[in-house]
Order: sequence, then C-alpha cells, then structure tokens
Amino acid sequence: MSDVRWLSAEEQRVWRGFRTAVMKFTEHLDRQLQRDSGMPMAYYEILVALSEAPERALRMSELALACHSSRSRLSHAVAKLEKEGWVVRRACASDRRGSVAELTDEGFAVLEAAAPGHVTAVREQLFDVLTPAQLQSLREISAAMENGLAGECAQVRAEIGEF
Amino acid sequence: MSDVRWLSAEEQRVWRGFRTAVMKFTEHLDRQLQRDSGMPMAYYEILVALSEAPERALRMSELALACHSSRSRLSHAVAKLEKEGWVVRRACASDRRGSVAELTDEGFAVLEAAAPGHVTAVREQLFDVLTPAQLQSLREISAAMENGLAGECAQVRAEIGEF
DNA sequence: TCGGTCTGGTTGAACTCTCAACAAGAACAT
DNA sequence: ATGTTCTTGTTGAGAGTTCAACCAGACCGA
Repeated sequence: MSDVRWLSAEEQRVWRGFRTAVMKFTEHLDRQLQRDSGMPMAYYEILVALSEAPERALRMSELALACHSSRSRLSHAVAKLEKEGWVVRRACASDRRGSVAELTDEGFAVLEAAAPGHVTAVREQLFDVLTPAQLQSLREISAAMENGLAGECAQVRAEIGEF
Repeated sequence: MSDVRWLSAEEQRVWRGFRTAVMKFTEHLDRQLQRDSGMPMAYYEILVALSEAPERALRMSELALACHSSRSRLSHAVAKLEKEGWVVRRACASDRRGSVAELTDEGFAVLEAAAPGHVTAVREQLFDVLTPAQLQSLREISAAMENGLAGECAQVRAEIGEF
C-alpha cells in the first residue's frame, strides 16, 4: 500500500503555509466579531443570509444551504439566536414539516452594528494585502477547489447510491 | 461613522467564494480524518509536529507554536491524546514549570496509519485541482496574508503595551 | 388507500474550543 | 533576600459543533 502520492517538500511548504494563513485569518475574524459584537462568525453569516432574503426570512433548509451549514448546526444556532431575540421561527405555510427563520428588527440592528467592524477586518487582512492580480488568482483558485470538492461529493453520492 | 470601506460586489464575490472553498475543504479533510482515523485534524497536526521533533518530544509551549494553537486548547487536546495512549507527558528537566509531550510508539503507529488517507485527500482536493501557476500564486497569497496578520498582531501588541 | 421511502427539522449526548482564573516556577529589580 | 512581574501550563465553565437517533409530514408505487 505504498502507492500513496506523498507531498514533495515544496508541496508541503505550500500546504502548510496555506493552512497557517487560513487558520490565523479566520481566527482573527472570529475573535474580532466575538469581542466587538458578541457572536461567532457562523452566527453573523446566518444574520447576513437572512437580511438578504426576501422578507428577511428563509426556510431552515435554504438557510443551511446559504450558510454551508448542516441542518443540525443551524438548528442549534437558530435556537440560540432566537433566545437572543435576533430571529424568530414560524411554521411554513406550504409544507407543514417546514420551519421558517425570520430576522427581527433587533437582529437587523445588531447586524448593522456588527458589519462595519467585520468588513473592515476582512478588507484590512485580505483585500489590502493582495494585489489585483492575486485577487484574480484567488478567485480562480477558490473556484477550482470548489469544483474539485463538488466532484468529490458527487463521487460519494454515487458510492452511496451503489449500496 | 460612514467611512467604512464596504466591499464592492466583485470583492464580495471573491471573499464569499474563498470562504466557501476553504470551509468545504477543511470540512472535507476533517470528516475524512474523523471517519477513517477517529481524530480531528487539530489532533493529527499535534501528532505530526511531535513526530518531526527530535526524540519525538516537544515542550507544550513549542508544540503550541508549531500547531498554531492556544495553550489552553493544546492542554485539553494533549490530555485527550494521553488518555488514548498516543502521547505521554513528563516533566521538563531544565524548567520545573515546563511539561514535555512525547509521542508514544502507539501514537506513531496511529499517525502512520492515518497519514496516507489524509495526504491523499489533500492531494486530490488541492494539488490535483490547481495548476502549477496557481500553486505559485497560492504560495504568495498565503505569505501576504500571514504578513498582514503579523502586522496586525504587532499592532495589537503595541496597543496593549501602551496601557 | 395503504405501506414504504424520502425529506425537513429537532434533539441530546459526546466532543472540542474559548475564555478567564489560577498555581507555581523563573526572572529581575531593589 | 524579597517582592514584583512574567512565563508556563492546567483547569472549569460555558459556548459551539458533530453525530446518531428520532418524529412528522410529503412523496410514491402497488
């Protein structure tokens, strides 16, 4: 079983450098948001997704898709947001299983207050340190990675389907 | 306070695409390791760092640096790894406060068993989907981001130092 | 119409991480 | 010496995530 395609020294450098940068970056953003607005980035993204939806409301499943979140995680998170008064849940009219999360005015206000600090952090740590050419590259790299993962997911689905 | 430099539509696309790609990628890697080797990626990285150290042992503080981890997180993690029998902790000879974590033979064996699957996942989802030019870009982008964050940290340190 | 299956969403337990508080030794000044 | 300060590492509590199990409604074929 030695047919593993190990990473070369150069590949290791790239991979570790990338991982380090991403870890520090997301940690920085998360800490900023937690400190200044009392919420983790995952919750911020839920509020953003809701704020951009018509009526500021989305079904849980659509919200999960928008936030790249599992149903379970989202369910717990929305429970917490509801306790804070930033979101309310109501039944879905067209599907009695469904549940719709809606951003409250208070939630919107909290989001408005949190946004400047978060956007500033993203700009300073991402856009201000990269050249336009690097941003273009980053766009392509992200797209390629996502495509690769989409393929992987399809493959997993196919495997599951076989059994 | 409207002097926030908001993101343009294009910048938002880049940022969201990047975030999505990274989230899905790390989730994929984490799930693979958890499923196939019963450990999260953070623990895998601890084992790797120890395996590369002389004597397969490192002081907790050095290990934390190597893993980009907080002392607290590392302490909890090593406690768990010790319970699994993959790591042992012993006192540090030169500094009586210190604590040294050492990889056991069993821990090394577990790491050896986990590595092929993890490396394969990284290769397939990162190196196989990017061109050499993109990899070169990624290297530069990672370096730029880390430099930016280093500056930010220095700034924070300076602020703290002022009070 | 009825049984089987699939989908949407929630829940609880186990696990991991964060944060603040703490203990103890080192470093250093007076 | 002695007291202050810094560093090292651990701990406990609280918060967030994951996973498996579950219920209920929708969907679909006989």
